[in-house]
Amino acid sequence: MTNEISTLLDAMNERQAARRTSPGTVAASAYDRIKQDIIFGRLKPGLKLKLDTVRRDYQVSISTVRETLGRLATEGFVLAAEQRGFFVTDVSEEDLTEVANLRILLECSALRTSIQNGDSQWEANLVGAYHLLQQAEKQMLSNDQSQKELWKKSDSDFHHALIKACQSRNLMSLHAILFDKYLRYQMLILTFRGQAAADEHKAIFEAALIRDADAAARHLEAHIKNGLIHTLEALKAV
Amino acid sequence: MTNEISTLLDAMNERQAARRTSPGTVAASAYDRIKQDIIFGRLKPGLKLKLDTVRRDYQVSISTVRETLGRLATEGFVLAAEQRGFFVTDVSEEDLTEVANLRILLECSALRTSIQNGDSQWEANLVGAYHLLQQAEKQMLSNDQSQKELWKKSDSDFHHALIKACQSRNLMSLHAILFDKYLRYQMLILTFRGQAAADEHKAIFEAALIRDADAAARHLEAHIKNGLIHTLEALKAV
DNA sequence: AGTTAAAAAAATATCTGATATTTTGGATTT
DNA sequence: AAATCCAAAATATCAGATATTTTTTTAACT
Repeated sequence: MTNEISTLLDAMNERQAARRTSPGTVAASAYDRIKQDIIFGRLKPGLKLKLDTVRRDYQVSISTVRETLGRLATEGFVLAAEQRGFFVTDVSEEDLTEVANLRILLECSALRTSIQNGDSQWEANLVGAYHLLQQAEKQMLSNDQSQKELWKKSDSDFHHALIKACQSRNLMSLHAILFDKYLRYQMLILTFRGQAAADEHKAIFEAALIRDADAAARHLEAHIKNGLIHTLEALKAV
Repeated sequence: MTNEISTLLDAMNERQAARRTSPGTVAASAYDRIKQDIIFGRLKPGLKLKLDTVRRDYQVSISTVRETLGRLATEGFVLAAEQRGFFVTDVSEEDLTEVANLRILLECSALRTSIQNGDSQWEANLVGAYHLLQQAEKQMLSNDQSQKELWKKSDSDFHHALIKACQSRNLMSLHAILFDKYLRYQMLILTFRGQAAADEHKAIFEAALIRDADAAARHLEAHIKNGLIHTLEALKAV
């Protein structure tokens, strides 16, 4: 085999490798991986994201790195400082408070609409999501905290299922970003709120099922507020 | 002068030209220009944005085009269809309704906080913004509709001034995007709501100044709802 | 004539390498 | 200790090459 061809094959394998983690384009995969690394704290707040370093670490070209970081900057996970490069967005108590309050505003409103409009398909999906959440919570409570990412995924899925029938794509996509930002803070502090959070989830779930929008929204607001207090507390210690 | 040098100078001039419209990087300028062109309807909904065409029209490289369109896609002004390129986001009655409802939700909440927290600097800024808005409205009402962009700018500034003291950067930046999306629909229909809108602005302004949060929020909600009805009506005709 | 299949053309996604500017980090000097 | 200046590093941008995909055109068949 000539040198040229083996080089070419290497390039193809690398591309395949970059694509492996998630389907779609190389850029989409890099986007997912970097975003997850920020959310789960593997890329620390404030860290400078040098183009060349990122290129090496994620095995993509500079152009793709720029495209990806620019996109993450628009969503707020990365800070793009003109002429000075990219940084992982900093965390602060103020920012966390803002995000939590926005979540309350958007998620409670969406929940009300969802409860009003949700059909039996919505219900079924919600029941399923709650079931998985319960299992994950049980596991976490029994001190098997090995699968934190899985637990957080089920939490995210549950909240998403609650508002799925709100009939506003715009609201859903804003909420998804907010949820991820909030999630990042939770991952940062590494502590589990335990039974209290599980109880709150139960209350929200049951109120949603009997279509009591006021109660559901009330429980949801309390849930987020309690989470905020807990996270703020733990954040100070960090 | 040798050929190489003159070519080089040409390139520099072009770069300068691209930068002229707004300060900052070439990419930032391209972003601004394309976004304005979408909002003001010079790039029609659904239009395919071929990379090469955009590159020619805005005098930037393909990489920069991709970076820019990707960012606009994240904000929702452009649709990025994997492997099939970029398109100007379509308009629809559902989308407009969603955007208007989100504006009500976010802007009314922000207005309440703003009224609660605003200091005299906030008041002063608001008075100034309202003054400019009044002038622009007077001009529009007297059938001198030559400066539509200016009028819209003063409208935007006024709404921005209202919520400036809400103490949430996150909320403000989400609101800014929503406002631009809403603005796009208004530009699309090309009709002016006139005295009614001016009256509503006045009511919001006065309620805000006397710190009557409930009244201000009520007027603001009515203002957006009326605008929505008017815009939906006109949109059907398009 | 209308549908399907194959071939050609166009467009996207990605990478490499080059250049011009800016920013940054030291060294030197005051 | 502060200010200044220079070299090295990093960013911003562009052009051109290649591989894949999508779209369009042409050809073939029923």
